[in-house]
Amino acid sequence: MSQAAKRKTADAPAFPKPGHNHAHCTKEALRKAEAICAARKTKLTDIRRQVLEAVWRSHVPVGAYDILAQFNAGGGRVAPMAVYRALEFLMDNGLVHRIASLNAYIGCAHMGADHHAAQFLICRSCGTTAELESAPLNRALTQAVAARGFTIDSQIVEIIGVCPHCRDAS
Amino acid sequence: MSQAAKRKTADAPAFPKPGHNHAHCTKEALRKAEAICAARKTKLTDIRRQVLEAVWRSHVPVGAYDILAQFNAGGGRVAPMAVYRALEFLMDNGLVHRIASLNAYIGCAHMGADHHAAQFLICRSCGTTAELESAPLNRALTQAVAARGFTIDSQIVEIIGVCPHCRDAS
DNA sequence: TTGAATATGTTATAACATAACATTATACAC
DNA sequence: GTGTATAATGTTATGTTATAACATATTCAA
Repeated sequence: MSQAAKRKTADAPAFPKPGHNHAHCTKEALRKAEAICAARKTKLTDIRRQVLEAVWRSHVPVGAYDILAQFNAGGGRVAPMAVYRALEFLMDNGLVHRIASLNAYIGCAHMGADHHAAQFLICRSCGTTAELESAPLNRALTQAVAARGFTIDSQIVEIIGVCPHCRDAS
Repeated sequence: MSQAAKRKTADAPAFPKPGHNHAHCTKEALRKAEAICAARKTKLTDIRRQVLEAVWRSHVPVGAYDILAQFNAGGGRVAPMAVYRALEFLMDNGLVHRIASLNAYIGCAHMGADHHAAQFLICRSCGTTAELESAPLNRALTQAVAARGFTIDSQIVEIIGVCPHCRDAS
C-alpha cells in the first residue's frame, strides 16, 4: 500500500450517506454521551439529553431556536436560555460543536477525543456536515501558526462546498 | 538556506506590532482599494470608503454596529442597512473579511490576491487579528478535503490564541 | 438537615442581520 | 438634452441569535 493510499484511508472516513441508518448514529451518540458524563461526573439531565437528541436528529447543524421550536411545538414553554444552557453544557463536555458560519450546532462525531481540534465539511447543497479529523491538516496548521510565534488555544475550521453524494446526484 | 527555513520565511510576515505606524496601513489600504475598484469598474462611494476606513482604524475586527455607532456619534442618522450594504460591497470586492467567530469585520491584508482562501490568527488578549496565508496549510487543507470527495467552495479558518506580543508582555 | 453548589425558571434585553419598498443618483443610448 | 435602465442609498420594520440578571428548585455531602 502506498503512502498516499494509507493517508487517504486514515483521513477519509465516509461522509454521512443520505440513506444511512441514522437511528444507529443517534443511539450510539446517546450511549457515548452517557458514558462520558458518567466518567466526568457531570449530569446529563433531561433537558440536556433532549437537546442532544435534537442535535442528533440529522447530520445537518441545527439552530438553537429550531431546537426551541421542536420543544414548544406541542405547546411547551421552554425559554431560549434553557436551550442555550444545555448547549453550553454539551459543548463543555465535548458532545456538541458550534458551527460558527451557520450559528448552528451539531453532535460531535468523535466524542471524547481532541474535541477542540475539529474541522468541518459543510455541504451547501444538502447541509450535511461532517468532521474532518485530518492529522496532516492539523500538523500543517500547528506548524504555520507556530512560525508566526502564535500560541494556539482553539480553532475554527469550516469548509463550505459540495459533498460527494450531492456531487454525484447532480 | 534549508527548505524549512525558506518555508518559515515565506509563511511568516510579521504579526502587527502594538506600536506600528498604523496611519501607513490605513493609507495603503485606501490606496489599494481605490485601485482595485477602478480596475473592477466598481464604485468606492463615500459611505463605502467611510466603512472601509472604520474597518481600518485598527487590526482588531470591528462589529457592524460599532461602525454604525462611530457614524452616528456626532448626531448622524445612518441606518444599519447602510453599513451592512457597504460591508457586503467591500467583501464582494475583496477588501474586507468577515470574522465568523466574532461577528465582526476586518480589512483584507492581501487585497486582490486569493481573497477566499484566507486564514486568520485572532489574539484573545489584545484582539489583534492577522491573516495567515500559509501555502502549506492550504495544500494540506485541499488534500484532506479532496480525500473525502468533497468539492471546496470557500473556507473559514480562524485560529484563536495569543499573539507573540501579548505572550512576551505577560 | 442544613448549607453550598448545581440546575432550572423567568423576564427582559442586547447584539447581529435582512426584508421590502421608496427615493435619488448615475450613466448611456438615442 | 431627454428618457430610461441600472445602481446606490434611504427608510421602516422585523427577523434571528444570544446573554444578563435575578428567582426558585434540586441535589448531595458534611
